[in-house]
Amino acid sequence: MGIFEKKDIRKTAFRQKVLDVFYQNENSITIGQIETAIGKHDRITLYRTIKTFLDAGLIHEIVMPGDVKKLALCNDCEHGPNEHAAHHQHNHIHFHCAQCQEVICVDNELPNIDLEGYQIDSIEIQARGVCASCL
Amino acid sequence: MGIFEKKDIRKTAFRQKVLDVFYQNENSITIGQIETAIGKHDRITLYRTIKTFLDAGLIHEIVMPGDVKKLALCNDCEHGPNEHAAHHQHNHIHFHCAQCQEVICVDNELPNIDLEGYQIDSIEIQARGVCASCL
DNA sequence: ATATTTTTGCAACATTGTTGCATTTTATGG
DNA sequence: CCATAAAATGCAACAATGTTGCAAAAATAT
Repeated sequence: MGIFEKKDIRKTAFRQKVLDVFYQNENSITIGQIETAIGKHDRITLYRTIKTFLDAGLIHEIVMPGDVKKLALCNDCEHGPNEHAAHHQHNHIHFHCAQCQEVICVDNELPNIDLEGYQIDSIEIQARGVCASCL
Repeated sequence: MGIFEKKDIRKTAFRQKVLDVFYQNENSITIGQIETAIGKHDRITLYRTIKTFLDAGLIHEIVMPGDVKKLALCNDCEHGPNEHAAHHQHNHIHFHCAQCQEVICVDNELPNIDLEGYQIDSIEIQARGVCASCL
């Protein structure tokens, strides 16, 4: 059973191409990287494809401090099929390496955070530093 | 001694107006809110003013999941004058209230996070839920 | 194979942000 | 206070990123 069937997304040549770019990159990628990789395809279609993937929970969006925006495959994310990407729960920390500039999803137990008087539904953590490969 | 002198930023009518918008809003605001508040001023100047404020450490930028981008005054941030906004250290958590949609800087001790093999220089935490006022 | 639904591509547009340059404003120093 | 230097402003033009409506094409279902 392929990823398309599992997530109820139609399998098209274009979408397979986009998905391949994700598989070919270990860490998260930018929309620009996808555009370069798939060649002279229509930008609109790509944006819609990404939205479809996001809605299906196939990928997730990472917004790092400094307006670094990336996309990454969801491997271990807890999500239902209709959950909006913005409220998507991750069991990992998004790590931005200052050296190789990669944004990496590091599997890690999220710390328990309690804010007096606040009801916390989800938490996102972004870290910056030097990644394991660059150290 | 005013905030301009302290941060070595020139005091102009325009900048005072922009700063007032920050003071008039308890929590973080969007560039759009500032544009509306200050009236028909030049957008370019506003962008440059914001950049100046960011560089001076007067305000900081908050990027929340779902492309919510906000600006907030820095009250308790640890930063030097030349430190870039992206690497700005906060002692608070950015909290997005799902009800009032405000993005609030909640003063809180940041949890100690240790990632095996990674060198962590800074951490940003975003939480989502219901804020104290809305509960 | 045909009908239905979804995806794609095009054109046009909207938003957000940037750069260069001339002008104005603010601060500085006699 | 006036001249000068430095910085901020406003304009025009541009660039990047993302969206909408609609017709054509492709994929799925009958």
